[in-house]
Amino acid sequence: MLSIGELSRRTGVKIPTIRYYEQMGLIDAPERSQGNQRRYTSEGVNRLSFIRHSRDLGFSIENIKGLLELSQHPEKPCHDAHSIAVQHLEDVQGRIAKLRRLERELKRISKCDAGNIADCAVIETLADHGLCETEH
Amino acid sequence: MLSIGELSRRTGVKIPTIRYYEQMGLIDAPERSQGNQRRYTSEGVNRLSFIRHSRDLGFSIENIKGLLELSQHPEKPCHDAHSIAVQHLEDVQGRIAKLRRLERELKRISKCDAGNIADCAVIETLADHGLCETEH
DNA sequence: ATAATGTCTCTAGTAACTATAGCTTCAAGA
DNA sequence: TCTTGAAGCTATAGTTACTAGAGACATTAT
Repeated sequence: MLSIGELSRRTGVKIPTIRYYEQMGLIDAPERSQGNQRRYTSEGVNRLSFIRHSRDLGFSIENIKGLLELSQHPEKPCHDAHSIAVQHLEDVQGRIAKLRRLERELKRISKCDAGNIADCAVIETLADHGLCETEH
Repeated sequence: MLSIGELSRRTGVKIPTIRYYEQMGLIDAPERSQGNQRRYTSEGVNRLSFIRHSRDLGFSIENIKGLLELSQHPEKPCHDAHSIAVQHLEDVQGRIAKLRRLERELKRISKCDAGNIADCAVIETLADHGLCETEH
């Protein structure tokens, strides 16, 4: 049986975050010690690792709830799990495209070596959208 | 003199967001009509465009406050504006790198065509971090 | 036994908005 | 001039995914 601190160390999820996940219904309320402290099993470690990993990949808590539910029913078709993943992939690709446009513009404006604000490309570019190289 | 709705249309910033920016001190409280409605000038359009553009580029409201303050003092050296932009550029590049690793993994796991959850790569991958191709 | 560390609950705060309710004002047509 | 419908007002609360703090209690090591 692991304390919450031990669980935190093993999964890399911070203690308040573990309690938060419990509150949100992502993980079951665990057994308690005589002194009312949470005590986890290795099952708890697995489930929390799953959550941690999914969060790292950017899935929302709602998505993770769905994925966890699916993983609980190995007999079901995995169509839903895929549609969550594919949808997320599209979202990620969109974000990458947006960030790369942004990167190009930031690179451009941060090259400025003017002595004062009056002719500083950073301020100028931000003030006048028309100067942008790309749409956003 | 523009109403808040007109300002919203011209800048692409939603009405509640404009009021929020006023509350946050990003824009000055404008004049009011006799009936207490906000009335903006073209100066207001410029300032809000600057903010909109900066937000699109991902600057935080705190950063924008700094940038706005700098833009108000054209005689100052623009070193600070650059350091904000450069720092932001680094952040953006970090996010891109992370998202691309994520994209690779999502592509991989969403290719799965298993019939049921038991051998579905999405669930399997999420459950076992060790299966990942990349670190995250 | 005692000290140090860990854990408990509860509340409130974070960023950057968004939504709702219930009211008032404005502009245009009859 | 009256009316009606769109637009605007304030204030409050909700969103996401946590994070921080206070003050009390539990566990562990010496």
